[in-house]
Amino acid sequence: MAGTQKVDMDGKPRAVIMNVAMHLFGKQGFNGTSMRVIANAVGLLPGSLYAHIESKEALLLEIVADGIERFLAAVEPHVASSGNPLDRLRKMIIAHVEVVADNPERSQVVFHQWRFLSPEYLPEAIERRRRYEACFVEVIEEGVKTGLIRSDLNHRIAVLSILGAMNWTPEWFSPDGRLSAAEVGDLMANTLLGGILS
Amino acid sequence: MAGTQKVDMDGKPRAVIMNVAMHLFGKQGFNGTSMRVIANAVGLLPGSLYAHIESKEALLLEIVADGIERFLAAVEPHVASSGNPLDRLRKMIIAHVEVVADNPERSQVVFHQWRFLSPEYLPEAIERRRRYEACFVEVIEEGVKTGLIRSDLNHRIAVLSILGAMNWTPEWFSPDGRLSAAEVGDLMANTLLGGILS
DNA sequence: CGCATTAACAAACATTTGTTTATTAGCAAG
DNA sequence: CTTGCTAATAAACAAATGTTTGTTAATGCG
Repeated sequence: MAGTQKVDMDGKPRAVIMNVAMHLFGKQGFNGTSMRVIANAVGLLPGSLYAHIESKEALLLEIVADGIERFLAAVEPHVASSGNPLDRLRKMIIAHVEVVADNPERSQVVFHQWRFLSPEYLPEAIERRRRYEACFVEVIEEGVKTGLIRSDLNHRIAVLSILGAMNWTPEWFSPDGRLSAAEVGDLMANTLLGGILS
Repeated sequence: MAGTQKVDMDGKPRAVIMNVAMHLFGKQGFNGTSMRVIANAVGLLPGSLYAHIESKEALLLEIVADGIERFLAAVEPHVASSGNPLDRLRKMIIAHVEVVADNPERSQVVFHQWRFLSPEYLPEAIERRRRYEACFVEVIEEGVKTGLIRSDLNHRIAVLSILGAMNWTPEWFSPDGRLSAAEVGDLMANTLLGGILS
């Protein structure tokens, strides 16, 4: 009786479908997830999905767009806020990890499955990703100008290292673990900002 | 006439097929790459591939196994070598980036497509990944014991941050860029080991 | 040449893919 | 009760999937 369990359809069924698709896309990938397994997980027949959604790609598009928006919404407020750049950067890292931890599967879709958007929607997704990176570049450069951050290192490499470390978190973070998302984010900030040297 | 160009079949055709599949798997994903597009890229008809390979999954298995082995071969020598842990860790980071840069697509397969191995081969792949992580854990813990590395930070988080930063490199590294792989690795080591504080 | 071997082809295979259609059950409002 | 609407079903669609088959062209060796 595996995989035959229904999902409570309280609330708009479109949201239920989106949610199920999000988890499956995150775990099996977009191309590794058929409409039939989505339907089965929701508790519907394949064709019935199309009463609520337009297409498989529309699902992906909405998940990706909404997902990126959540990261931006969590991080952008700290970019231009008051306080010194270092504290702000720490807050951004924590915020990022919190968004990841809130839903690792969604994060995986945002980080990896956006490639499978059709050329029509790709540029917008890429632009939003660029905007996200720009947030970190901006704060780091401000930190360099104010003398809080080393000026002898390659900023681009530093930003990409930080982003990489953060984007890897859905790969290992467990909501059942000992550390909360905020704690993990704080510890990551310790490593990334202060380094590991004693 | 797009996609009809043949590939020079010098050398064993199996290696050519593997190489083509590796690049496509890395860019489009395992499930996003059909045997037909592989065949077309190689310059063969779909069925002809099976004179040289056993199955699509056999391709993936070999690419993943061989790929992980390259990372291990590059990094493991530094784990138990002489020299202080910090220098060794730096060398490991550089070695890792060099393997990524040598073939970013292969790295993407190693990092992301191993999920699509069948349950039969999954455990071995996971075990090899674990072994790889263990290399970094070992050196870092030695660094802590010898007092070279801060003991006030979470080692696991530190290792995962470093691994995350490194595993993100295939996402942005370009062989045509200004920096060589070794230079990028060195700069990343600066950031990850020393932090960004001034 | 004659013969075995190799590797390619052309064609088909059974399934699975995303999606559409025609139809039916459930239910609220007049 | 009847009407109208929503959302599900059952069934089918064309296309694409990984793979197998029977056959043919090319190659090396006695």
